[in-house]
Amino acid sequence: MKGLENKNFIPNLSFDCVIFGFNGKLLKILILEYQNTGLYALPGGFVETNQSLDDAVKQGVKDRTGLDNVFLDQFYIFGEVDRADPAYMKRLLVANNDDTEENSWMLERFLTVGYYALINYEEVTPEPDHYSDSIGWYSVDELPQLMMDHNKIVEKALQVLRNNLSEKLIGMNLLPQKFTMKQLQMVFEAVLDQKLRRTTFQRKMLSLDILERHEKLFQGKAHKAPYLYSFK
Amino acid sequence: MKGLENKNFIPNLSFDCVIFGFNGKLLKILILEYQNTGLYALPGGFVETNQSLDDAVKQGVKDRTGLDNVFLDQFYIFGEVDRADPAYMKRLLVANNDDTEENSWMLERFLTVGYYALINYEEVTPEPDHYSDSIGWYSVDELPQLMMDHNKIVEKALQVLRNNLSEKLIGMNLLPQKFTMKQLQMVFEAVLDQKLRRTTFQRKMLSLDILERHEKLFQGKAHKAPYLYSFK
DNA sequence: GGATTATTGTCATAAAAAGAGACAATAATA
DNA sequence: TATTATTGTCTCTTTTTATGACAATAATCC
Repeated sequence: MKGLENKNFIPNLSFDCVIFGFNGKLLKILILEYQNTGLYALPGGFVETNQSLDDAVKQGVKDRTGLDNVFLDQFYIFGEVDRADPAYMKRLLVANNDDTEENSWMLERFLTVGYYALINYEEVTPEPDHYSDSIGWYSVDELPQLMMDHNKIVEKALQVLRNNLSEKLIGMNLLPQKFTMKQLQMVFEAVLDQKLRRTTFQRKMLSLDILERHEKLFQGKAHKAPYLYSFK
Repeated sequence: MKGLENKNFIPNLSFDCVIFGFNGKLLKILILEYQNTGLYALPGGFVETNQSLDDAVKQGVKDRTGLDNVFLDQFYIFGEVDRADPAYMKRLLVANNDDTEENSWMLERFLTVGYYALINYEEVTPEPDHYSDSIGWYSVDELPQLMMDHNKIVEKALQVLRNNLSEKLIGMNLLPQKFTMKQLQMVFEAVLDQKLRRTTFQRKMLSLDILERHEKLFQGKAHKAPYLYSFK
């Protein structure tokens, strides 16, 4: 595969990245579609022998999606023996005319490290790399069938996101710099997949002392204008 | 090294296990001392090519400590390029007269998956394997200097334990089947490294509806006898 | 055996947080 | 200027947590 030549990779180890974005209403995930295969997958890659895992993921995400400087965190390593059927990789190689001896290492068993990313939906335009037909946002509850165990990986990422994430992290990374209280609430509702009470939520957020209040936002709608906030 | 011959391992990948126990007062960790080296380390090992990661760790923990059937959970993969100086491994091989060509794969870079275990201090007697002089419990705040980045690994395990662990998990695995409310509180205080209020703690635990009350425990001391509890 | 002692289980009250609704302020529209 | 829906804040209620009090009690000490 183009881009993979002349590189030494740690064998049997890959990473896959669940990139979350928020479109204002729904929690979304970035999915790649591979050329001539109809296969959908999470953006992932391999680790060079002289590269730290975190750096490999950062670089890989940039190469495959065009996104730079995203917040990344690992959440699990998937180590089942048969978690990823090599037949999938075979199809990818064949579709790219890369089904050569020198690429046969890709057909072995792989353990994969799961990372998730939180990005601001509005500020970026993902660009597919040359292996992929397209890259697109999919709602977490309307994902296509993904190859290998990628659906499972997404499930686990969601679990972690719901359990372990602080208020600040979610908001900081999924929203623009300045946002309204309503937007903040909607991010939480999308992540937690449950409705929250407006007044309670607002009181809670303000009491946490992590927000800074700015000018009002005039939306051109027939209502009272909300304040804009940012994280301190 | 004995036990490692004739096995195919996933290259460049290891695991290390932080095994927590509770002696009634302090949170402890199991540490191995390698023969003729003075090196202290976490019990760890490698993953066979046809073995799931979880199984490898389960088996490895059993082989190296004699402990079977322990609660295990992965918490992080450490992927820095220079996290583990191969000089340590060299010393271990030399000390065991295993410094051969066929073992040279152990001198490469390794990424390591961190697992933690919670075990009942009283019910087990760890036994060191043949590479190790001894295996012993060390208080988390009185650890010796460990080889490679193992002190860091312990730190991270503690963080995770403090943040992500449910009431039930801590108690179930670090205490005997039946225990008093006081014991339960002391486990929590040891893990969280902070004092808790007795009445609040008791009310909270009882309200969670995860405890079953049994007969009283007569300790032969001049006080009211506490009830014994177990997890439902 | 009766007084003593320290610990345990539970209750009482106070303080803090969350739930649920009311309402006035207000930006644009008609 | 009246209308409309949203926002920020306030009130009252309910629930949860904090803090202290207290009686019950198992063993010890005279």
